[in-house]
Amino acid sequence: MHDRKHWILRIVQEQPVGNQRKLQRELGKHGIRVTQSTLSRDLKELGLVKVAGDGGYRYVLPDEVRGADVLAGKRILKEFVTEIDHAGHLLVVKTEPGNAQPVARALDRMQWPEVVGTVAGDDTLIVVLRHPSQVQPVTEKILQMVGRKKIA
Amino acid sequence: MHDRKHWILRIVQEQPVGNQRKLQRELGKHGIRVTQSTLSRDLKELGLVKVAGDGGYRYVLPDEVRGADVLAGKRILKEFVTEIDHAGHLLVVKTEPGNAQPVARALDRMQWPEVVGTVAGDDTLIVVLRHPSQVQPVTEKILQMVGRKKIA
DNA sequence: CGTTAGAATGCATATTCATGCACGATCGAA
DNA sequence: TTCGATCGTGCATGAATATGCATTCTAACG
Repeated sequence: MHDRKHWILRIVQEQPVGNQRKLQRELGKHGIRVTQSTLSRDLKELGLVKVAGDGGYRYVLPDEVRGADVLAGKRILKEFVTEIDHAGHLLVVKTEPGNAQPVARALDRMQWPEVVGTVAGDDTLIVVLRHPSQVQPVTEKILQMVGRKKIA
Repeated sequence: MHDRKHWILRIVQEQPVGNQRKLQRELGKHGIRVTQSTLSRDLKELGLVKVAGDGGYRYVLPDEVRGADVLAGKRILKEFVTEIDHAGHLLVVKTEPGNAQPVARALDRMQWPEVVGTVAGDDTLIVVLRHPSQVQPVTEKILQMVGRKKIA
């Protein structure tokens, strides 16, 4: 039984597993036969969670959860960003009231190299860039994701 | 609709929500009526995941750890700071998710002369220094307190 | 051995979740 | 304004997941 959990962790890390049935099949390839019921309990015990990403879902370890969905991030930007401005090497992004936080998280998750970090208030967030010269490209990149509605 | 997502994030952080039906009811208390279908989609977009804990399940932000205890300043830094970077005369300090606020307070209390002020978001805070030249020494000072764990 | 308490698992099913489809609202372009 | 494209949503329903209960396995003990 320890074996099984061991395999579960391994399989889940090696390939995207979107549901328990698939996990069940994969385990089968290793000669391990179990029912979905047991897997449900195993996953619960292992603390694995199903996260959205790439359109579909996938089970991951809590640690991996971070980078798991750039796509959802894009949607969030599209959803909440209303305006972009800048000053020096800072980008000032305005959002729908109360949503600066999610947008900041979304940007963080993208892990862009030019971005040093973000700080979010209620409807405004500041994106700190490494150099003023990156203001244009990054703004561009964000606008792209937002859908080029030319905002600001 | 933006309102709804805003509330979802808030509700989910304030109390344990184990399933979408409950979330639906909670939203109802705020005058927001939606179907489970929509919530399923919202949760997907917001990147919330259902994790096991306390016997039951609960929706959480992927990186929720939130443990804002009252620790001594130095201890707080040691506890929550994960990374330090800079740009211009700004220091960008990354912390464990949700703990930028306490860290910022801790730094404020230290009343360092080089520090003009701080602004904290969720997991990032910006420390405004008087001069770019103070970036090195201050970073150094913080690293010292944090325990010199390589960090960024 | 036989007995037994507890853990692990399956089975059947209730519960919860995701999504194809359709329709009304919204936004832009002509 | 009118048309077309897109978006947001509910509805209905199939897919996926969780769980109560019964059964089987395991290990410890007399």
